[in-house]
Amino acid sequence: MATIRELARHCGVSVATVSRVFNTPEVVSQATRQKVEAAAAEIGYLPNESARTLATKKSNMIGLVWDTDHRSTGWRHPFLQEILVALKSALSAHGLHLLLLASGPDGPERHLRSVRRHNLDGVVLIDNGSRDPAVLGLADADIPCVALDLPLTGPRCTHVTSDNRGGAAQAVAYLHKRGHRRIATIAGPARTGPGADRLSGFRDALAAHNVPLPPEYVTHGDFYLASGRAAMRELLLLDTPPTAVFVAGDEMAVGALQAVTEAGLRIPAHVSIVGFDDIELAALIPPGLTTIAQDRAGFGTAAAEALIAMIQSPADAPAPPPIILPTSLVRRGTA
Amino acid sequence: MATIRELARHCGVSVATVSRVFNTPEVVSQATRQKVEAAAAEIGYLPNESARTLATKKSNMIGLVWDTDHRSTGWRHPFLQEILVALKSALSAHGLHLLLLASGPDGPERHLRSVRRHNLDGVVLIDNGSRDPAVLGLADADIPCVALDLPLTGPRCTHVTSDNRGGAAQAVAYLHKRGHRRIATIAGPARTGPGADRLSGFRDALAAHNVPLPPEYVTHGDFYLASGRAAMRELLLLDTPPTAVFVAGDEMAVGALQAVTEAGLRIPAHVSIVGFDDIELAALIPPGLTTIAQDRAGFGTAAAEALIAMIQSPADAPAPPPIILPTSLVRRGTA
DNA sequence: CTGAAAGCGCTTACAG
DNA sequence: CTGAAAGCGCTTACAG
Repeated sequence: MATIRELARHCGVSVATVSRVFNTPEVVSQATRQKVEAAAAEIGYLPNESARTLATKKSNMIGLVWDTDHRSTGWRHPFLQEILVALKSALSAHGLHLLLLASGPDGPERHLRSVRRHNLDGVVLIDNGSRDPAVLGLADADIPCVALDLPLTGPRCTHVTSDNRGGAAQAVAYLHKRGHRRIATIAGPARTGPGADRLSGFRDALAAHNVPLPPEYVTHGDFYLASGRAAMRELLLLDTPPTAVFVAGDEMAVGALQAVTEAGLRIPAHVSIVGFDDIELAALIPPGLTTIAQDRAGFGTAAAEALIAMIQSPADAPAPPPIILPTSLVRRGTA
Repeated sequence: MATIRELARHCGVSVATVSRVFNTPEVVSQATRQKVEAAAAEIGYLPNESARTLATKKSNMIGLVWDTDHRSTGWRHPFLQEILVALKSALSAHGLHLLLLASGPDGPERHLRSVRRHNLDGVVLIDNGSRDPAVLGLADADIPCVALDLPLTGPRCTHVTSDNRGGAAQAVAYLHKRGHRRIATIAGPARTGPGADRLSGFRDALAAHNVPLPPEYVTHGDFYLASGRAAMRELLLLDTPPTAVFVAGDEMAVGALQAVTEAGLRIPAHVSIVGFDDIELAALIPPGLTTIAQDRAGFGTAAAEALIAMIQSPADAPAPPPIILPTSLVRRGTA
């Protein structure tokens, strides 16, 4: 591995000059710039990032905090892969790499420690549905940070999420228009932003349409399939079962669908279902799940943009406002 | 951020001693070790990773080469998320982080350059189905490298893949036992390891069972749903259509299933289907897809182990042999 | 068991 | 526009 010193000697300039052609090429004369660039290509010089980071305190790396243990935390993000893809390409455009933080020893400082040790330029948090103090602590720190589906804000922290309330309202409006007046819901965990917001959006929309909501029409699941199935079973057992159900997540909606079928009922003849997320399965499972689609790639690109904006702003500039992505209703067979 | 110098002064020892308590605690006396550790905790000292990497040439980071642009390359790995999870936790146990390599300027040296610049300790390659020279070049380099579902080997390079031939044989054996003698296949792209191996395993197993394989019983898809549907349509149009089809990927199998239904035929009454992968959808799509399951988490843990073994071995030690993960047949409704 | 010193490969005021 | 020099925060022979 050639070093900057060797390259400098190779073309008879100082290391400072070589450094400049890579960092501030505009300040060096065209002639020497070309000379250095040619020599660099010839001997295969590559700047050492550790040395650069040490000198500049900027690593060009963004930390990704994503708790992999979704079995214990009870929620796996439905679009992780797509978010990763979008995030990665948006960050690439600015020369930023993504570092998956290995969970070291526990403690509320856990993630912040990684940030400091690696001089990370920023971090993105993906909600895992738990109230992890190590995650919450990042929001108060001085490092640019954007949370996904977690309503965090802080001096240099913002978040991006779908318009969960609006999406729920879209579902209600649609069902109402189709004539439904007995509309129940299977909500997500109240401790998650999406869970809470979809439920309150649902409530408000019903009220706006003057549709009453009996307490027993509000059931809860954990975003996983089995919980949707169980909740739907309960709903079907009511004295006055609903004619339509807004399910706050597609996986639960598929479970709900199974419960309906198992009860010998038909969809949408006996009960209509509208889900949320538009996961891949939604289009494939018969008769096709009508659902509220989220802007999956939008999560990644919006997060990257917010992050980059903060990184390029002075440390005392206010954080960008939360980004709320629009949702859209996708009509299929269940409603 | 406290530095090692401040910490040293704080407890009246040299920086060398402080360094030792963090790197080779066994060589420092118990008394000074405790003194240093206490002081470190008190002032919140964290070693700077860039400085360590600069000094040691080891970054404790593993690069992940994963081409996100699967639209252009024609294959997205069915288990990426699970592989990531398993990889991340296995690496965490050894204090290794995972760096998603941002694709910089093109060229066959692309990835190798990132490896050098960041002093990566190793890299894992996830096949994207393309014959990218930048990927292939890594195998010949001197850096520990393990490829997933890509039959790469090299001085310090090995790979992990499922027993694709064996899995195909399991499918054939099962169908044969159920009485099928007209067995067709929808193969994956021949340029991918899994595509090629599942097809040759299928061929060999049929031969071993003395079941003839008419050329028109071999169709090809690209692992995506639509191609499976198209291929199945062709098969159903044959003069002597197969009674069973081995589909080399579950997504294609779902497409095949749709084609059968659209043709007004029933599964498995008219045609049986066995897929490969056991994706989540397999269990959910009626009547349940019978398929060959892969050891998803095994990919990640095996890759991590192989990598760590190489990292801990001298550079001239031979690379570990390829790791072939066993598959298993999951019976559901389609066969 | 511990310290002084050189070195890892860069960047960046400061002069010129 | 360019160079000499200090500094970024560690590690690791080498002495003692």
